[in-house]
Amino acid sequence: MPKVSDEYRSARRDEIAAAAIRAFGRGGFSGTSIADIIEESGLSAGTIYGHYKSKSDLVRDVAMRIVNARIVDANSFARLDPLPSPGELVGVVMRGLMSDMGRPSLLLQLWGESVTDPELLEVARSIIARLHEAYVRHISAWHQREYGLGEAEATDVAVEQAPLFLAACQGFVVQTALVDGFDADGYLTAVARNLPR
Amino acid sequence: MPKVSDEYRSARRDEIAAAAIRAFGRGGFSGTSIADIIEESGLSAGTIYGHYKSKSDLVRDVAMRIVNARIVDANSFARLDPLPSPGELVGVVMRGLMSDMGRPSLLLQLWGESVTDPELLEVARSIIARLHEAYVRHISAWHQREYGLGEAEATDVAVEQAPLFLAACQGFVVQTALVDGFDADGYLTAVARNLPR
DNA sequence: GTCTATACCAGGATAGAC
DNA sequence: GTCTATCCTGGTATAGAC
Repeated sequence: MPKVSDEYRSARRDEIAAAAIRAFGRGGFSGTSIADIIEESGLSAGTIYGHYKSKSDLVRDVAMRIVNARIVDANSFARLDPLPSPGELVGVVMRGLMSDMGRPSLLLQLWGESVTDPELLEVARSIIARLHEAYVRHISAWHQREYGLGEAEATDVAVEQAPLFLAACQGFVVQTALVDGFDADGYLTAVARNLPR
Repeated sequence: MPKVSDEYRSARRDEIAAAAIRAFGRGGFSGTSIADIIEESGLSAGTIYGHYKSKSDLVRDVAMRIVNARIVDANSFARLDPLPSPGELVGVVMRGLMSDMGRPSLLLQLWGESVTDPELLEVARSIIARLHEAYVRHISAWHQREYGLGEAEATDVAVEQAPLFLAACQGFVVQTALVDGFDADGYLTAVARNLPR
C-alpha cells in the first residue's frame, strides 16, 4: 500500500467525477460520451479507465454522489426550529437541490434512464426511498407536535400523505426542467398554502 | 397520386408506429435500435426507411401519437356529470393513462430524453401545456359552480393551483415507474382527499 | 414497396510506450 | 499513472436487386 496513493487516487476520482457531473448535466448519462468527459476533465482515456472500470461504473458513482449530497439535509429537517410545516419543507428541499445542482434536469435523466438500466434504478429508488422516509418522519412529528396526535395516529396520516409531498417535489423537478417560464417561487408558495397541514 | 397508395401508406405507418411503441416501451427511445423495431414489426430496414426518413422522425411521430391519445380525454372533463372535483380528476386522467399505456414509463423516458433532444422537448411541453390548460379550465369551472366565485376570482385560484394537480399527475407517473410496491389506488385516493377543493 | 447486403460512423474500451 | 493510438462493436442509413 503506497503512502501517497490512497488520498491521491481519491482526489483524482473526485476530479473525474466533478468533470463528469458537469458533462452529464449537459448531455445526460447516455448522451454523454467518454470523449466529452475527456474534454471536460482535460485528462485522457487511459487515466479515466485507470480510475473507473467502465462508463457505467462512473455513472453509478456520479449518481451516488448526487444522492449523498441530498441525504445530508433530508436528515436535518427534524432539527429545524421552528419546525417547518410539511409544505414548507418542500421549499427547503427544492431550494437546496437547486443551489447545488443548478438545473435539476439530471434527475429527470436519471429517472428516464432508470427504466432500462438496473444499476441506475437502484440509485433512483434509494433517493426516493430516503426522501419518502424523511417525509413520513417529519409529517408524523408535525402532527404530534401541532395537533397532539398520538404516534400511531400521526403515522397513519404520514403514510397517507407522504407520497403527495414526494409528488410535489417530483412535480417541481419536472416543471422546472420542462415548462418554460416556470415560476418556481410561485409554485413553492402554492405548495405551502394548499397542501394539507 | 396513385389511388390505393394514400390509405395504404398510412396503414403501414400505423403498423410501424405500433411496433415502435411496443419496442420503445421496453427500451426507451434512444435505447431502442432500428434492429429492435425491425424485429418487433417483422418488417425490414428498407421498408421502415421508406416510410420514415430517420429514426428521429419515427420517434417524433410515436411521441405525438401518445400525446394525441391523451388529449382526447383531457378535453372531455368539462362535460362529465356530475363534475368531478379537481382531485378526482387526477384519478380519471391517470387511470386512462394506465389503461392505454400499460406502464407510464415511456413518459418518464420522454422527459429524460427531452432534456437533450429539442424535438422531444417540444412534444413533452405540448403534453404538459395541454394538461395544464385543461386543469386551469376545470378548477375554475369547479370553483364557480361549487362555491359561486366570479370568473376572475376563480381563474386566480385555478392558476395558483393547477401546477399542484399537474404535480400530482407527474408524481404518480414517477412513483408508478420507480417505487416498487407502489399503491396506485391508495395514492389516487389520498390525492382526492387531501388536495384543495 | 420491400427485401438483403453493406457502407459508414460513433462510441467504449484496451495496448503499449513513457 | 498517464498518454496516444487503435481496435472492435453496434447502430443508422443507403444501394441495388426483385
